[in-house]
Amino acid sequence: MEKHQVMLPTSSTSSTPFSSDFKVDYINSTVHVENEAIRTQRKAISAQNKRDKEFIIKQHRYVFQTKSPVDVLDDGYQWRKYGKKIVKNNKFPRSYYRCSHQDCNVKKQIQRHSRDEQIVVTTYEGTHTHPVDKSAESFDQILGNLLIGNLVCNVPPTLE
DNA sequence: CGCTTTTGACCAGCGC
DNA sequence: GCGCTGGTCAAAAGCG
Repeated sequence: MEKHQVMLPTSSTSSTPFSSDFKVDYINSTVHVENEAIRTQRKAISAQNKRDKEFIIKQHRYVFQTKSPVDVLDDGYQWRKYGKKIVKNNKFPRSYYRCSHQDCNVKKQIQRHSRDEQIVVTTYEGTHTHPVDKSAESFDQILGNLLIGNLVCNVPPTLE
């Protein structure tokens, strides 16, 4: 199957597709790890802790809008699908993926645009704790071919 | 045999 | 409290 590759930033690589200013923010931000303990203690989290947690999650959410015939862009990492959901106001299902690497809790959501089915909205959440699994094409090349809008940081995807 | 995908069920958050 | 919605779980099936 044809795949498109996208180079993504990791905590262990020096190159990122982002501007230098953004790169600094990215590396300095706190790694968010959501584990089972956090899930089970959700009810007990105070309002302040909840706000802090939401802030941390926002710091690690990156949204790409790409124009591609394929849903899953090959970013060099290995992903395992763990869910699929029909979401409101969108005729295409949203797919949920987790990084297959041990102890890496990076997640991504993939959904096609409701109005333009050529557009794929990919949302990354978290920071990879390991190097990229395999070499990927240069991000600039991918951007030239695929990216139709700006890289959106900390903003939820617009799907209407 | 081990890993991934599929898919219905379950759970939590939110608005009314 | 109830219903809706989004996100996750987990068992079964599929695949190399």
